[in-house]
Amino acid sequence: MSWTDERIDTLKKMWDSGLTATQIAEELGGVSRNAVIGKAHRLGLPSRPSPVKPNEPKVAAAPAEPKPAPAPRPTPAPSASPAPVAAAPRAPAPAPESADDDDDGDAPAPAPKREGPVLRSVGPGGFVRQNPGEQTPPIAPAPPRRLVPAKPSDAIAGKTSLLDLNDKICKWPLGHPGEPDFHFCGDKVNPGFPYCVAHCGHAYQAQLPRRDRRPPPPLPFGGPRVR
DNA sequence: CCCTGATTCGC
DNA sequence: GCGAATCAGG
Repeated sequence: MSWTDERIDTLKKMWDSGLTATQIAEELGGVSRNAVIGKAHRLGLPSRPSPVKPNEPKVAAAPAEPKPAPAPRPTPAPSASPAPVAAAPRAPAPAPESADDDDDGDAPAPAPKREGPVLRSVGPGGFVRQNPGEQTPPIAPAPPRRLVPAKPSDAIAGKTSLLDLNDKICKWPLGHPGEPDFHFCGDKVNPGFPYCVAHCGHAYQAQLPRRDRRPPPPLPFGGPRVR
């Protein structure tokens, strides 16, 4: 299998949307994850959180925080735990707006302009994200693992498919990759962010003072796959 | 062990 | 340029 233009394009978009090399390889077919990674590097695609990537020592003027204070996120352990999630209060796909938000009315807008404790937010994968002001430009949303069908689906006629992704549209995933209805939000992005304004509201939430906020954070791809 | 991405190096 | 082999962290 050769790297056609389309395949490269798909690779770029999947890489950019945060899918793992393995997933990309499975989706493309005919290539190994090594091939995907190798190609990604040759294409100059941005590195992504790698287990083998030390923190690049910045020169100066960077108020590096030695202890970023681990965000208090109850990891739902997405992998290998299909059983007990029967009636788990999972958040459905990222809702369009309001209602489900526990916020006291304040806008969860991505406006990191406070002192005090560093505001943290989570991406679709439950990733702790850094604010635009801090370092770390390209952290992609956490992908689910494993694509099962990995089949091209045309059931997503009017939806925003992987191939429709670009820098201008919201990459907020809806559904599960590999499933027929998987697609992306597709709205116009909030300039400077990978998501539209509405989804930025979900992706970038200020760390509220652990008081009233029972509702679980937005879960990836509409929640863990139940199988 | 499993997973991940990074890198190397023969092709 | 390609990607298997290898490395290395989680």
